[in-house]
Amino acid sequence: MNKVDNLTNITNIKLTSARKSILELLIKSNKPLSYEDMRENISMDKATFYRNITIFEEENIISSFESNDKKRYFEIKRTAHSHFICSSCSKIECIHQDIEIKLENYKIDTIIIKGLCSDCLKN
Amino acid sequence: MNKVDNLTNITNIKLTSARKSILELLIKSNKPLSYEDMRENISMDKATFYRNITIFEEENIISSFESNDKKRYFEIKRTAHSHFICSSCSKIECIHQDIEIKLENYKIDTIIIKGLCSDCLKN
DNA sequence: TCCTTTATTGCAACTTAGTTGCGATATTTT
DNA sequence: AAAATATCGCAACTAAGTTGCAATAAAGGA
Repeated sequence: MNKVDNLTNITNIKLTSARKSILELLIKSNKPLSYEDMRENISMDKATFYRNITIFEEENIISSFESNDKKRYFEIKRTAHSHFICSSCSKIECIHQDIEIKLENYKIDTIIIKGLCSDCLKN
Repeated sequence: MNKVDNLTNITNIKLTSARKSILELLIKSNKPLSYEDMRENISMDKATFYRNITIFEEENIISSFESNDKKRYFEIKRTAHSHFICSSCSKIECIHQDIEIKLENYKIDTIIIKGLCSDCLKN
């Protein structure tokens, strides 16, 4: 499991306390988080949050995607994996499963699967 | 290729001229369209547009997904297929290729692949 | 046909995730 | 310690999508 401080080694950005608190939350989490998910636990303006998120993405420390609920979800870049988004309850799950897709001359970064999760399928 | 008028047979909604113009555009297109893509060619308020879009989705005539640019894209439900979204130029392409994913107790509706398209990969 | 009921529409005001300008504060450089 | 630079908070803004409401259109019945 990565530690926040180790990130200073692999990047050239300053690790302010604001940035540290964002990264700590993302590292602890086992699923992608939105700004709303994190706002209570990070004491900073949303402008600061999004500006730092932009920097993290430029530095390839995090990745993001848009979900069903029109929000962006962020996560630390670790091992590559896919995401499942439930169209009913909007829950997001990480899918660690190899998916084979051949697309000539395309670079695939991430795969998002949408549908109904097991909970919603029951009802 | 479906014709708009045929849709009266398979659904129980009234086919007003507003609805007709939305469906005609979607049927003609070979890729998903956003409201912005369509606004010039449909003469209706955006409230009317989105209300009809909601009805179409309830009636299972169209499907939609959110793209990189924070907009929703709509398309007529025909044969199932996946979508590729370029994270650089935001271009959307339909991928007609069988993708095998096994998820027990999950219902998979659609798969979105994100990455770099061939055009953006060159630069 | 006229009257009543119901569905659809346009307008304007609103909601909300995310962005931007700018001045204030903190950090680094000299 | 002063000057240059990076980061921050605040407030105002942007834009996709939503909602309330009144106006119009369409459907159904007597």
